[in-house]
Order: sequence, then C-alpha cells, then structure tokens
Amino acid sequence: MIPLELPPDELNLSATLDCGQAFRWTEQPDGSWAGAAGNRYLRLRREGTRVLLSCGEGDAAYWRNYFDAGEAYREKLTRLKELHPVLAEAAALYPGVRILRQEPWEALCSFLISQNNNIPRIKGILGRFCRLFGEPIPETDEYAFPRPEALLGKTVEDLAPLRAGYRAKYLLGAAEMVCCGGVELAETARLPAAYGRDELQKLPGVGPKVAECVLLYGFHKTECFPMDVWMKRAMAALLPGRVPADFGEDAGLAQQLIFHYSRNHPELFSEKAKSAGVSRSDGGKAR
DNA sequence: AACCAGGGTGATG
DNA sequence: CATCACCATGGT
Repeated sequence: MIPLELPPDELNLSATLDCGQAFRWTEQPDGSWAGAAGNRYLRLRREGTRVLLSCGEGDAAYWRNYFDAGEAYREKLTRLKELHPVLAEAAALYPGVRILRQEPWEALCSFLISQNNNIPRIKGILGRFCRLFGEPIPETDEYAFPRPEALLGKTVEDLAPLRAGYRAKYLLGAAEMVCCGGVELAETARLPAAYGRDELQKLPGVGPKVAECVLLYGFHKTECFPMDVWMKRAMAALLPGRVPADFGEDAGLAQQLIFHYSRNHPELFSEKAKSAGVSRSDGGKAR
C-alpha cells in the first residue's frame, strides 16, 4: 500500500477517473477504483485525507506522476476562481478534479476513438483493443495498452472485433506514422503546444479537437483547451465572449471544470438555450 | 425510425 | 472561409 497525501479537495477520484479524460477506470461495488494505464494495473481507494494505492514501491513513482501529485491544485483553483464566477462555482462544486498525466500514444488512440462517439462505447472499444493487442498484466485480468508496433502489418479486418467502425483505420494510420515516420511525438513532448497542434493534425482522424485533447491529456500541455460540442454550448451559454487564452496556463483545468459542470447541468442547455446560444455568431454579446 | 455520441474529411458555395 | 453529407456502431 502506497499512501498519497491528497485530501478530497486535491483529488476527487470519481471526478478525475470518470470524467472523459481516461477510459480504463471503473468504480468497484465497494467504492474503490480499479483500472490500468500503460502496462500497469492499479486498485486504489480513498481513506480520509489519503488515497491508498495497491501497488509495489516500484510502481509508486509512476502513479504519483500519473496523478500529477507534485502539483497543488488547490492553488490552481484559487487562481481560476478569480477569472469568472462560473469557474468559481464549478471549482466549488468539483474540487479535486485533476489533469492526469497519461502516456502520449495511449491518449492519442483514446481520442481517435472518441470522435463522434459516446463514453461508454469508447471504454468498450479501448477495452477490446487492449485485450486483443496488449500483453496480459501478470496476476491481473487486465491487459497493457498496445504499443504502436503491435499494429504494424495489421489490417482493418484484424481490427474488426473492436467494432470501432471507421475509426479502425485511424489507429492503423497513427501506428504507421508514429513508428515509421511522419509524426514526431518526441518533438511534440519537447516543444510548445503550437508545434504539437500542427504535428498531430498530420495524422488521419486528428483534427483540432482531438489534437487538443492529446496535447492536454497525453503531453500535459496544461494551457490546451479542447472544444467539443458540450464546451461550445457551455461557453456560449455561461461564458459568452471568453476564449481559451483568457484562462491562462491552466486553461485545461478550467476546461475540465466547465465540461464537468455542463454535463452535470444539462438543463442549462434546453432546446431554446441551444438555438439561442450556439448558432449566434456574436458570441452572445448582443442584446 | 430517426437522432445522437468529448469530430474529421472531402466536396461544394 | 462556412456549410454539409457521410462516416460505423450502439443506445435511446
């Protein structure tokens, strides 16, 4: 057992592990969580001001980094609350949302699958992807996330059991370019986000939104701000006129808070609000 | 039976 | 540069 000293307002397990940034975690009947990242399996649970990790010392550093344990999110929230009342409300409702430090290739595949898809099915496809092409994780029923090399030479027919639909060819294309040239993930990690936006969008199936997700969740470029349909609705309805740059170096965390808030308040986006908000080109500033 | 789901692509004005 | 059908699949 590895204890992490992270009180609930520094790490909210459900809000972080089941909020659409990672897709391999499930809450257990007893309230604990189980899941995998990369080639590691983990069970964890909250106990008071600590989170207890069921793993050996050898994996402790990996998971500390994964949960971004070196960062004080309380201070980040304090800064974000100053920026807008809606952020203050969301931060008060959902303290402990963190930006996980996932591996770039895993994040890339995850958000390739995410396009025009829903979260339960994304989880299903990624689970089958790991089971089919990943190595078993010893002493567990889980499988490691497949390395891109595992896809070289595969065909869309080989990926048919995933039932990923037209997205299967995106996985194959990404593996090919990551392994054999065409896109530089190492440079993307080293250089500013602007480089990565261009670089990642060379990949088939990667547009602005997927690139932004991969940069934020896979490369921890914290100023990135993915704009999906929910975020567009939320911005128009709740923060009209604001743009991602307004949120600064932790825009990604602001995005996560707004996303969480809007998914938990669907009534804010009734049919009337939708048509009044999204389609308006003035950003909601008009009278 | 249509419509939607953390969009992207390619073809048209 | 804005819009639009289409893309596979599964759930309402």
